[in-house]
Amino acid sequence: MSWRKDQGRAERGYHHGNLKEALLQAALDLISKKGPAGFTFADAARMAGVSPAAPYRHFRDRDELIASIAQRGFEQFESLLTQAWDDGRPDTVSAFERVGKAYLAFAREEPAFYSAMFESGLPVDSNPTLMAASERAFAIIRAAAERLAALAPPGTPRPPAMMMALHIWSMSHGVASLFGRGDAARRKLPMSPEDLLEAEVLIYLRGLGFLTDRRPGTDAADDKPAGEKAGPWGKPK
Amino acid sequence: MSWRKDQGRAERGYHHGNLKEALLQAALDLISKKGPAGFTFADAARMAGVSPAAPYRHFRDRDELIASIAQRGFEQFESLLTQAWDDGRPDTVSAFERVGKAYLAFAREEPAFYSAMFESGLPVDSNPTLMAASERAFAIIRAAAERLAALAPPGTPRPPAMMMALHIWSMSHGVASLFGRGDAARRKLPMSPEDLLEAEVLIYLRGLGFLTDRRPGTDAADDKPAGEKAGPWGKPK
DNA sequence: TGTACATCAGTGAACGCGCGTTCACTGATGTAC
DNA sequence: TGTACATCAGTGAACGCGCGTTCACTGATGTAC
Repeated sequence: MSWRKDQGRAERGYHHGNLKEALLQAALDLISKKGPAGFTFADAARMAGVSPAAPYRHFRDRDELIASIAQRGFEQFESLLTQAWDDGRPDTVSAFERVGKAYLAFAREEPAFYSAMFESGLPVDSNPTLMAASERAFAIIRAAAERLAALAPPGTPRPPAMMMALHIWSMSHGVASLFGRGDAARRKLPMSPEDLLEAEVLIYLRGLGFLTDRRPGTDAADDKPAGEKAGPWGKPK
Repeated sequence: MSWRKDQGRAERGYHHGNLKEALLQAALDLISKKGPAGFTFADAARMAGVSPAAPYRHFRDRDELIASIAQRGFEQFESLLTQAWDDGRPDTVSAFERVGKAYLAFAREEPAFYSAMFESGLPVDSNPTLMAASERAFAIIRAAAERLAALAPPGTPRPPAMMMALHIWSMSHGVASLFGRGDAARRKLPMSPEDLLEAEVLIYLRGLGFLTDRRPGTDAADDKPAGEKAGPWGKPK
């Protein structure tokens, strides 16, 4: 690994060279260990092997660093969701499910980003840049919902995409923050969070009239044998 | 109001008389203002008009106080849910919806309790008393789900009640913690959190096959005129 | 290619602050006789 | 009813700590000529 981290002063010389990045990394480490509240500016500096005054060259204060992390989090989140959605390929429903799984994966694999974004208590609404990034991420879910809504069978009332998107978001967030977190506050569960969410979304979609007995158009993309797909809550015993 | 609070030393004498209670009250105030992380032991003491050493007569440390609050929170939560469920009267479906609303009402009206319970980061699993209280509250939702599952139309596979309960819980928590909080971190929404959750639950229940076009057995309990109930997502325009 | 100089990104010491926690103490309360 | 005494619930001063932030500073880097 050639990427330099945790290097002491001695081998580094006077200038760090990449302090801003190192501080963000350190903050992520700390947040994932101790939560957004447990993270301190001084700790981050120490971790980067730099004096406590050095961070002020790169961030106005602690809050700006956290906002910076949330910002990046939303960007990564957006790109992950975009990738998962893949413009609805190979079919809308299975792509939609993939988005739900990507949501959970992000919450689990990037707990620090996730809590900076959703649990740090920083008022997203009052920071325009952050707000925009947050909305771009949500827009993916919304766009997916839009495409899904267009699929409504004739005769069925077409549900508002905005509402669908908010529903999916709250389901995902609920499962993620109760059961899918990386830290100690996670609650135990008799099944995987992924399965729980998948079943939840499938039942929901069926409630909207998008699925009847089987999932239309999904089979080609699904790698499980057909026999195992009796219903949204797993194999029958 | 005869209940004495915020009284200074002068009018109180040497003994407080009700310090434990006063500290819990103060902590609730502080948590609802600044989040569970922002609350300090010293602050609570100050608020109760008492020296910083006094709290140690009643709580081993800060964490014990927070756990104490979470404990009470779960108890109040349980009693609220029990009341809302009302043993499934007048009918299972409408009672079930009432539980969802009660969930949101609790999160909104008792943000301090709610965040001590779900967002303070304290590991519920490792505190048996707390764990038990938490499970008693969840048991209400589970019992309600059980009754609902028993309603499954003949021919429909009967969904596992545990899973249903977890789904309902995560929906409620998702909506509550994204949109229904009392503090500044709440996100803006084009509709009320209550309506959002109600629609979500209804669509979900329909997905399970419990509702077809209209909600069976609900009309008697519902106070809205029948004409407004075209679908789970509100009045048609 | 060399040199003077501006700019930049760090240092390290210091500050004031509020925290959690401890300690010996003291005033109030309750109880045995 | 009075009194001695144990117990309880507070006090207030002190501690060590780590925090965020500021300051004048200095070493390294880049650039104009």
